Amino acid sequence: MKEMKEEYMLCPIRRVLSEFCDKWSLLVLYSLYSSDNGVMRFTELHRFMSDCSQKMLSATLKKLERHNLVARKVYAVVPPKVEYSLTPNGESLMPKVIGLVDWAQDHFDDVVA
Amino acid sequence: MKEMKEEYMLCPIRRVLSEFCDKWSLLVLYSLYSSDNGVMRFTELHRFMSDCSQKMLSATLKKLERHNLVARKVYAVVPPKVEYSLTPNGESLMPKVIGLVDWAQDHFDDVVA
DNA sequence: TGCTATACTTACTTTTTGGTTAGAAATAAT
DNA sequence: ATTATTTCTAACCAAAAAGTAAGTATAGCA
Repeated sequence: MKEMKEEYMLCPIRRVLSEFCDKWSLLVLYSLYSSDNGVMRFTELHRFMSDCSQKMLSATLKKLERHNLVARKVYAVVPPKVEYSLTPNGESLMPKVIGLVDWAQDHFDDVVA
Repeated sequence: MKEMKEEYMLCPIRRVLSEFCDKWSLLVLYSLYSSDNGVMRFTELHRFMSDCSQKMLSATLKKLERHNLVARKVYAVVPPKVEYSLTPNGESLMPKVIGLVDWAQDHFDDVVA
């Protein structure tokens, strides 16, 4: 059928995928990607994905930042202002994510039926 | 930036993605995809992804079957013989999965660093 | 007689994930 | 003086996911 690339699905790949195959990461990435200027503040994100708790949004953003998919810019003002955006690394992932999202949209009936 | 397709990430998409964005589904799909003839038996799959318990492999296969991504063919013999393969629906998903897998391989250092 | 093979299931326990609520900290506006 | 704003964190608890170990069924083989 297709050639076997066994090493593909050994640990390294799974380790990478596990960093954003969770409940909220893809939604964060997609939100940033589709925002007007590519930048969103915490509360703005939270309004956009309001069924995510602050705790989980915060944790998800931290994880994405730790793995170099999202950048965090803090302004020394009161009240606090923090801006989130995609890193170049995150940007490079987005076409793949969009591929999945488009597929999911096209195949909703096949999968959920 | 990019045009906003808000409806994308509302429930339907997430519902579809959640069916295979879990710990084992992508690995099952990829295993079937990259097998010699597109068909694998239970124990064969289990050998291929041996850090997955039988319980989880069984549950994952059931879920994928329920969502029309994997087909299951039972032979009425003893000892039992069951063959798993991708459905056309599952096949259509694979280019997207491969996209992710390739990205993960290329960006391992960026993400895991 | 007992062992092997296959494809699971069941019961039980542990680990991980995620939700809820409250609150901190500092300033500006009322 | 009080309230609003923003970006979180901490403590606590519930639910979901996943691991472990054992068992089931049937036929063929030694």
